[in-house]
Amino acid sequence: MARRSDHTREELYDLAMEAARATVEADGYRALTARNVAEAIGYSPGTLYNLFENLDDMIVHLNGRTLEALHERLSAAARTGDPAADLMALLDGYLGYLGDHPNLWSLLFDYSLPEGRDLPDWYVRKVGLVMGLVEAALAPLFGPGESEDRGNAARIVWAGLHGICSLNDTGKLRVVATQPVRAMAETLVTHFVTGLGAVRGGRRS
Amino acid sequence: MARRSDHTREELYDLAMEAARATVEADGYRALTARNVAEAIGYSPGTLYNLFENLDDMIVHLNGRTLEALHERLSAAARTGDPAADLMALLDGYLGYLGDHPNLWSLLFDYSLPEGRDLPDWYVRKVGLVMGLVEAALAPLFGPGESEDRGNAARIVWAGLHGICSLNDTGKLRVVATQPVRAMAETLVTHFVTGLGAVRGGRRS
DNA sequence: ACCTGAACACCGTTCAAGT
DNA sequence: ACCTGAACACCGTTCAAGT
Repeated sequence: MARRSDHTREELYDLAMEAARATVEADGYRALTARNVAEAIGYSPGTLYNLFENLDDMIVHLNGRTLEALHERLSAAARTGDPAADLMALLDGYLGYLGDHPNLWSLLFDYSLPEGRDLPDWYVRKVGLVMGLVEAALAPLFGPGESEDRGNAARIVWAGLHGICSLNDTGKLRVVATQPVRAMAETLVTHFVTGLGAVRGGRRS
Repeated sequence: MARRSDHTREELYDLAMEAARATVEADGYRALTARNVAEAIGYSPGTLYNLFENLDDMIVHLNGRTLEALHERLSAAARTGDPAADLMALLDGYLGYLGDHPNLWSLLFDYSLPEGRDLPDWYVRKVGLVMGLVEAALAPLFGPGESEDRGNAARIVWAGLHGICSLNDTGKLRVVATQPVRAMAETLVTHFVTGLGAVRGGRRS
């Protein structure tokens, strides 16, 4: 019944996040309950409610960590200066992460906040870091004063690639026989870069 | 207590589907519970379990109906014979449906079956119907013996467009300022069609 | 100040019992 | 054959009571 100084608030937060991650990874997002996490860290469910606003908030924090892990993995992708090749390197990182952590990936992208709630600013900033890597891959195609165009192009191709992976993963793309997801992604990337080059070549001339 | 011959099995199925649809539409997918649906149709929760295997199965059936409604809406899109224009018409239908039925759309795409379970064949076939509309829009770019290439291209562009709408809707694309979703989609479509034309023009010559 | 544990209002699912 | 309603094993969340 009482105060326990076993752990600081920060330690407790880390314990909870790590327990949540392990639970999702092992048993899927349906197993992510306040009671499961509380038991795993040896505290009562109520304790989680002075670390997180509620379970949705806990999930957003966990997804924030997943986003960081994804960013770290994508940061390791090789950069050659060729936009299409660099995009494919990012895609391979993305697919690698998805293959290694399917349940975390599923929670990251399939989970959506209830109706009115928006993602917090710190979360949007983490998304921006990932998007920055895509922008860097596209950079050779844009001039120094065209950061807005570059940003939009990055969002479009990132969302497109994500759509292919997402629909494929949930089986919503598998109509009769299908190309492997990597081949579809490669087609999207090459055509997008070609189209981008055509428009931008014309604009420059 | 007893058998009630108030409704046939088919009527009961329709009642349940309609109640489920109305619940999701009004209060979001989190309100879709067996007890809510049962109460809405005036039966006990147990009755739902001889119509559906479980709640996941009920959701898949509801999503099947949503897919049909989406297909109907997209079928009404104008066809001009210009691939990019026809793709944009399909996109406008898609965005229109999303705007009118955000909660059904969210259940259709954000919901994923638990780990091992696959979508049933009849559901995959409904996905195929929608994909057929995308294939038809792309048809002018392909010869009669190239249905496999056409099918792959359709899946890629459909998934790409979906990715843009999906990430945009859940706020996972909104980094600082962003183009409206329709403009991003248009860029994807035009670049994809340009790239497709470049490759295929080369192949034909 | 922090944590507990019981409580409240819910869940999905099953199944003996009834007609 | 179908439907009920109670039961089981869970949920998220709150909060008085304890240290």
